[in-house]
Amino acid sequence: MTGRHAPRISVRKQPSQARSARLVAAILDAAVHVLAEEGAARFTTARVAERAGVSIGSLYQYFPNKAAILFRLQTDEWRETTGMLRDILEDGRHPPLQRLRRLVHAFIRSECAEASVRMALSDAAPLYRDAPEAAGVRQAADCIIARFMREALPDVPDATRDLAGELIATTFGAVGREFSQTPRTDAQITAYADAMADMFTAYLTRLAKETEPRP
Amino acid sequence: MTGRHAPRISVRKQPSQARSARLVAAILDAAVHVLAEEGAARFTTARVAERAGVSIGSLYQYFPNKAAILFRLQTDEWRETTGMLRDILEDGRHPPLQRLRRLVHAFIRSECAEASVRMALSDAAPLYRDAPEAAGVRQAADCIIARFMREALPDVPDATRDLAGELIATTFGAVGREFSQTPRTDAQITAYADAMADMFTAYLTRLAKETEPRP
DNA sequence: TGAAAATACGATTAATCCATCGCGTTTCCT
DNA sequence: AGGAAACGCGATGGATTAATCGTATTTTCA
Repeated sequence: MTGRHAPRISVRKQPSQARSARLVAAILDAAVHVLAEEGAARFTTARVAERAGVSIGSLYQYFPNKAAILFRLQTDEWRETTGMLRDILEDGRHPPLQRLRRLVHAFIRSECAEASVRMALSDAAPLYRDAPEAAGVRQAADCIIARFMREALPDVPDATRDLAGELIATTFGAVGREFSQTPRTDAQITAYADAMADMFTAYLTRLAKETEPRP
Repeated sequence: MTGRHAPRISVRKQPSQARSARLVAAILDAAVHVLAEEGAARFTTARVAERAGVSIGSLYQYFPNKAAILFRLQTDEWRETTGMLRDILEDGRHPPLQRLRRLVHAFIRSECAEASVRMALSDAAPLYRDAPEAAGVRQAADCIIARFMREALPDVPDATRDLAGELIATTFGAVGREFSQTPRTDAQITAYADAMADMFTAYLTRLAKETEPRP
């Protein structure tokens, strides 16, 4: 799981006919279900194929190995999250801190909504995280966050602001994952997201004030 | 890895003679090295036994299964961390927020010091985290943090304070783990820890102010 | 000292799983 | 139609691994 060998995770073949596109979709769908219902340890190519109603041979025509399936799921999820990030953080109708609060709520909520899949997917992370393709996946998200930070803290020095951005981004991901590991009620989720947003707000507000004291 | 079966992880036999105590120590030591050098995926009972210079049969006399070894390592580490938590947070010579800052630095630093072991151990978490014994491990730490929060925020309502405590504790662990996944220089570690402490400080200060506005 | 208890050993078993390969079937295109 | 390409199949090979069990060795203690 250390990925000492940096497995190649490219697509083996592009589905060109309609039936093979359906087949790939069925595999991905089955993969999600197997992860959610059986966990990362019992996530096997054979089980995925069976759940998808597809032969194991067909599975390997479109995915070079097991890790590729997991990587694909993770990538799709990241794309979705990045979309949410952009939609909320770049919505000019609200002030920055209010957007950040909305984002925290939306993110925590989505994280908890499919908790079992996410947990299994992160359990399986060692299988796909060292793939060479994995490096650039978070690029887009980092970029959006950096832009947001520049808007929210225009007068703060770059170094400080970048560090704050990294801290907030990391906190998002890591805490969200951790939090969703235990089942929560809707009220708990809301309260927790509010607390997290409060923390970010207090932090960013103070950074802004320290840089630009009232004249 | 979902632990559907909640494996029993108690000790199979207590080493009573000196040689068996040495044997157990050798196994634990070897386990750390195997984790650090080979990663969680290549962490096998056979490899651990070989590295320890002990037969596989002997290993199984003192550990009922592979997970038990990992659980033991995790438990030992938690005990250590809890000690650090107590030492720093209950040191009455400094004001609360200063203690918290010191703790953040110490924790991040220790997390980065043995990054490879910690990472491998958390990769292997699915194997031991569902053990029935795992539930109470964090108990002591939670208790210390709760006491600290009462001291730092004496006038804040319980619900708010508890939530803040949980948030900070979770942020600690999750962000520390995430941060240590990529190698860092000493300067980076210090800067990051400072930023994290700043965030906590801003948050707690604001909570205190909101509750007790100047009369 | 000598027997019983504790300890140490490692070949072996049983299970699991990833991935391939050769062959049959369907679709496409002219 | 009919050949070619794409697709689909699943038995099977090859490899790994967790854990056991019968036996040999060492320690204890009466």
